[in-house]
Amino acid sequence: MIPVMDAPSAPRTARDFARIELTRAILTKAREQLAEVGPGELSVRQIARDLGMASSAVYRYFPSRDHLITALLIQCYEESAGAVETAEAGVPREQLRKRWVAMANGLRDWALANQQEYALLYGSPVPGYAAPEDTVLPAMRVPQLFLALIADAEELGVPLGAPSMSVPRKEKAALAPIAESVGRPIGDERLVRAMLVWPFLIGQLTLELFGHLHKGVLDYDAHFAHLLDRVALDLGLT
Amino acid sequence: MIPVMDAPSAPRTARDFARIELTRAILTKAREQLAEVGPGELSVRQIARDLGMASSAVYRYFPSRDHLITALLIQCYEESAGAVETAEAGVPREQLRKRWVAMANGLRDWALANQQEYALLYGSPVPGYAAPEDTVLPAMRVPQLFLALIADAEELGVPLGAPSMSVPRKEKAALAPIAESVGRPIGDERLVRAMLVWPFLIGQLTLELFGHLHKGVLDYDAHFAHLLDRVALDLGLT
DNA sequence: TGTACATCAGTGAACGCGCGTTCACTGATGTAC
DNA sequence: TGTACATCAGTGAACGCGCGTTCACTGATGTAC
Repeated sequence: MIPVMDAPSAPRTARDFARIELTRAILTKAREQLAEVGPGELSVRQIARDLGMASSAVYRYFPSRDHLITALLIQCYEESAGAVETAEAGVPREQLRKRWVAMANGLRDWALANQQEYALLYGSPVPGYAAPEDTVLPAMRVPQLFLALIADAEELGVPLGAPSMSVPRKEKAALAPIAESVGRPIGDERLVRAMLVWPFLIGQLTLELFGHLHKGVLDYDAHFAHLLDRVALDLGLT
Repeated sequence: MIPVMDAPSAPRTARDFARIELTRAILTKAREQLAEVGPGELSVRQIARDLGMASSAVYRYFPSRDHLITALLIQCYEESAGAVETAEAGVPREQLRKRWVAMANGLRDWALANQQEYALLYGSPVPGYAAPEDTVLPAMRVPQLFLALIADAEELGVPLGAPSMSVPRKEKAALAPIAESVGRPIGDERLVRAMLVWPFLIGQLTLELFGHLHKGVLDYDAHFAHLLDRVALDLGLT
């Protein structure tokens, strides 16, 4: 399905090798372009121009612009998840608060360093583009990492900090796929708390990156750091 | 600065009248187009075509496409704020929880009914467009309404539900402009809580509207309703 | 190892479409005397 | 009230640019005998 993966897994001939190299080169140039122009303005012709090849040649590697965008989407989802993983790798599993702060900052740092890529993932849908199923799994990786952190808190027996209330049947049913995706038992209340954290993170990054805190918040770093402390408190992470 | 307001406040001649009418007609058609194509695809030529006039004629009313987008931005900010106000108008001021739920649902309902407009306001920035200062005040209206609600809770002496922690000096300083914008005294802790609510709301709507809850959450309405209850609890709204 | 054929990469022109903005011009509306 | 002039709305052509995708073709690489 994904063009990148059409190539044989191991290059046997010079052609196979060149194909893999050029596919990578096209994707790389596409990423470079993304840093300047935004997902909707991605241009197959411009990429070809930058690589010094005919625009039609690109179609030997990606059957359409949409396939290119799909490849970029997947790459960015993976990359951001990698950034979060790297960030948490430096912290022992049981130091929940530190891990949370590291992970959230990992995501934010990646977003700040890759603003158009963030917009591609979490901003407005690209006009005329419908994401295929291939992107679903990669898209889940980052939220799954945060879910895992919260599930770890449950395993370690850490109580939630925020006030509790019962979770209605309807809501339990609505969250069934997510509850299952965690892969281990997690309490309803804690799961719902996790479902508050994810929109908070995306909302905060969206507001910051898209300029909505402009002239309202004077120190983005300090503010983000303090909000993380608050959320940690609510989640009972210490 | 805003073209719409260049017209004399009261139409004195047939020309003035026609100018006001056509300016409105252009904006209306732009809004209609926005429902179909997304902010980046807004086309001056298409608007002119729809109105049966030469594309160059539009420039008598809006000096550039950017001015048109600015007018749309302002209109949408005002409209969404109006939706929130209308929603809370039906609830007595002291019924804080009900007001909160009504306001949040008011915003969500507007967003669901005006998805491209939501993307214009809170999605990726429009490529090549830089929002002028004119948009800053209208952009503050919706968050200000939620701030006012939370300030009301303080006035009514309602305690916060979530666990408390001290607000560092740095963070106080960072939030100074917002604290001042409330127009009445508000405690630091409560202000910070408010600063958690806004990203949560935008994040939740962004995730829902841009398809990130697809196949994860099965009942968007029930889920949103429950999250609102949680946030109300944290804010101490009853 | 050498030849004949098949496969594939890459080219360059073309199709058919879009866009924002400018400009010289016409004809209608408004204004001052 | 009527005329002369100024103002402005709207036109249609043009400028200069962009895009995704297709297609017939060439020449190089790979494969089977």
